[in-house]
Amino acid sequence: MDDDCRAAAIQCDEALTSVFGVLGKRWTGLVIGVLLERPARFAEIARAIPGITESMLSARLTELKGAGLLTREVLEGPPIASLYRLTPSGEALRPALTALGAWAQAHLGTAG
Amino acid sequence: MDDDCRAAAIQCDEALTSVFGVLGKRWTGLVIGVLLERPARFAEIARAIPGITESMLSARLTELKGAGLLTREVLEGPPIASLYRLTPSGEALRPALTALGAWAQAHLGTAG
DNA sequence: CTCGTAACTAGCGTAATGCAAGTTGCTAGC
DNA sequence: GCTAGCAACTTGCATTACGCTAGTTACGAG
Repeated sequence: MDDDCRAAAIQCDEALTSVFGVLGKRWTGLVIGVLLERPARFAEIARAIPGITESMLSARLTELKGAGLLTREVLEGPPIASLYRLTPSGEALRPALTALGAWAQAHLGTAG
Repeated sequence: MDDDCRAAAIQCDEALTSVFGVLGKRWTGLVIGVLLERPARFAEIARAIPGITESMLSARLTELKGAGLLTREVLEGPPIASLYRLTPSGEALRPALTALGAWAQAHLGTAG
């Protein structure tokens, strides 16, 4: 009925759908943004992101580890510690997140 | 106390924080992705995004309009219709979303 | 007047989030 | 040996966001 009598129906981009299956949840993008600066420990990430709770951070880290975007290394020192580090896949998000940050500074009144 | 005895504390990027205040909610990125293809009407957007409900779409469009990323034009034809169109700010997200899409195809098994 | 489409809005249940504590392992103080 | 404190999580409950089903207004067809 609607095959050609009107403009072709818009299709949602599959790639975007999968990206936002990950990034379209609260805190996920921020966690990756923090780890793009350098690998960090649990408490460091928590302190770097104002407002996030430990339970949310734990959940997000687990999800991102499951998605293969980061790894968790347990440092075996006397004080137990864990280090979260982006995988190459996670690192590959850097240009995209940089572009988003630049956009925010230009269009969301975040510039200094 | 911890100013220089260890690596400087990581700070969450303000720009990223504001971006994900908008994009870090379900469907928001997809709606923008659809409108990047061309301006569209309410029902077109709804059909383009499998799984979204009309109430969510309505809420997201209102938010994005409030954020200045899109405008709503009421077409005054006999059949009432509304057209949603990205503003220049919204259009400026194109390179960032393109980068995200490319990343997904390379790292999330979305490629065909 | 009934059916169908378009564009929303309203009400209610469920899943995701936010908040505060609790747990385990080691260090510091007395 | 005891309390106190940090690190890294986990658990339980309340709030919020989200998903689903209907309901509303307006127009064209039959």
